[in-house]
Amino acid sequence: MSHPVVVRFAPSPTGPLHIGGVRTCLYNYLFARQHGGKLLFRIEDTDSQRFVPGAEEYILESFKWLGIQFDEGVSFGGDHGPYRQSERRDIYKKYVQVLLDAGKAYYAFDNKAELEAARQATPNFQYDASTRGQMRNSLSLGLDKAKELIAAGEPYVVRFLIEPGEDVIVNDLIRGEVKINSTILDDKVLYKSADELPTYHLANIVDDHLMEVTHVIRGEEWLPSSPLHVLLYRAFGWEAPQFAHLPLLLAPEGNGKLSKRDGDKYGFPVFPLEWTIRDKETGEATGTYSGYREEGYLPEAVINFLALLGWNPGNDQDIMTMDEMIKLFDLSHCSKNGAHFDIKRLLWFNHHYLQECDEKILCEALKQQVVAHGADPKSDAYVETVVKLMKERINLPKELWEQCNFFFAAPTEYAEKSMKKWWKAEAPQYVSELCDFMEAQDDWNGETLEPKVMEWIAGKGYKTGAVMNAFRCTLVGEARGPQIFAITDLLGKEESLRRARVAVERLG
RNA sequence: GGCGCUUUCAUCUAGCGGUUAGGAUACCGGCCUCUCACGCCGGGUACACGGGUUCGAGUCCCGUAGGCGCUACCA
Repeated sequence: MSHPVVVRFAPSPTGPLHIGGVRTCLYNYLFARQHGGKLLFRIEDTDSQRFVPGAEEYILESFKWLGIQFDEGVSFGGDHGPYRQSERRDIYKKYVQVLLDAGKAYYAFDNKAELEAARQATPNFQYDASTRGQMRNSLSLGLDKAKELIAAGEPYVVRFLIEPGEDVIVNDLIRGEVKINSTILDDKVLYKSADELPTYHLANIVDDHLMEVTHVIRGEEWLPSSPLHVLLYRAFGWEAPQFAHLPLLLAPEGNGKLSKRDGDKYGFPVFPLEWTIRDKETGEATGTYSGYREEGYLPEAVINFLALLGWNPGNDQDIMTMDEMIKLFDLSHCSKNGAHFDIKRLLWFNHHYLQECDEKILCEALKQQVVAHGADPKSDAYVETVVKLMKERINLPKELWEQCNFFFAAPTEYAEKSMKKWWKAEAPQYVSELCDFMEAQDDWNGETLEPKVMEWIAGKGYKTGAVMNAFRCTLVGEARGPQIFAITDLLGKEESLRRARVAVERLG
């Protein structure tokens, strides 16, 4: 390849960016960086009907959060602009005319009702060589008549003239040769006079050519239309880019690609950021889709997880930085089959990255949760100590409170299961005696207190587990939590002993 | 229905003619231990099916079945 690598991510702004789109863009990014090439960002808003305000900003913000940078495109600038297709009308018009003049496209006037009627009349109706003669177009009507109609203001579309009977070969970097016969292709609409905009297919080919895109890395849903794209490049006399069609992201169980509904169904986000759903007419907020960012997932975890959903580095490594992925990425190591989304695995990645992330993130999260539960966070230092002690047992920051609540509020109830196991008949006695012993100690410090307590337990002939766990239950409310003297250190002498004595009184 | 892609543990996957079919997550068990978690160690579970080709097939070919996608004046 003598040309510098240029790839692009080209979403249409019809709503929040799907997590599958994130992965597609990630692969484009990794590929571009590895080859020292460019990644461009184009907005494919050729469907004026489906435009959703805020979607473009949302997409940009998502990638900013994820750490994926573009080199050129909408909001980034560059020499091939504009990068929003709705601003390129004149360009498409010109190229549609080129096809028309070359006899490779034609005008068609069939309206919605007529097309519908044709579909009703003929099973598996397709607008192609076998049917176009019966339809209202410049081929059946004659060019003069067509021009007349256009001059009279009749709405029209431009269709691509497809010659039947040819095996069109698409060379896919992931799948190898894919062969589709042109007979099964229909004369795709390339342009509609109603909004003076092209459809995806035309705009896509024109833009990729003009923007000097060398590799088209996109979702598998485009594979069936890639022969059409090959034919379009040929009609223009342009060299087609290399194609790579990525497998789809599937729902966790069984069938279908991952959809926004699956988010509600399985209880995890399918969008990078939270999105407010608005009524199309009134703009009124009617609900939200949850986002990975707001749910407390770290971008590194999301990226790492997504990268491995359909690609593998060729070794056994699974924790990777972006730089490592850039080094190792390889389209030939992309799998061909769809990947079921496994949130448990993402959770594991998140746990991993949470251990090495800036603790301030967790401190802030915990502080908010403490306040939200009407408790006192005490001090930043206190919160930080708790976080250091507890972070290894969470997958998401929001689990902090349930793990750490006893550091901020005395137990109000005692878990039945723990009580059954550890609050035996002798428990009140153990705890009372332990309290008396600890009360008498001047130095309330885990490091010095622990050996003294252990010695005391041994001297009494008690079982360590029986005493310590009974004591733990009085402090925590159940048998869980970090090392017990770490808890008494933080709680302090007064509060620790108070909890113990309250429990003895309440539990008897 | 038509066309295309696809098929290795529950899930993500390694494998590119000869392997005890490997790793990760999840699950189970053990160790550590005052509990929980982390960590460490161990365990079970997979080549969709049927034909070929070959001395030999998870690996190549052909069928069948399943899964997915596309089949718009959407992308």
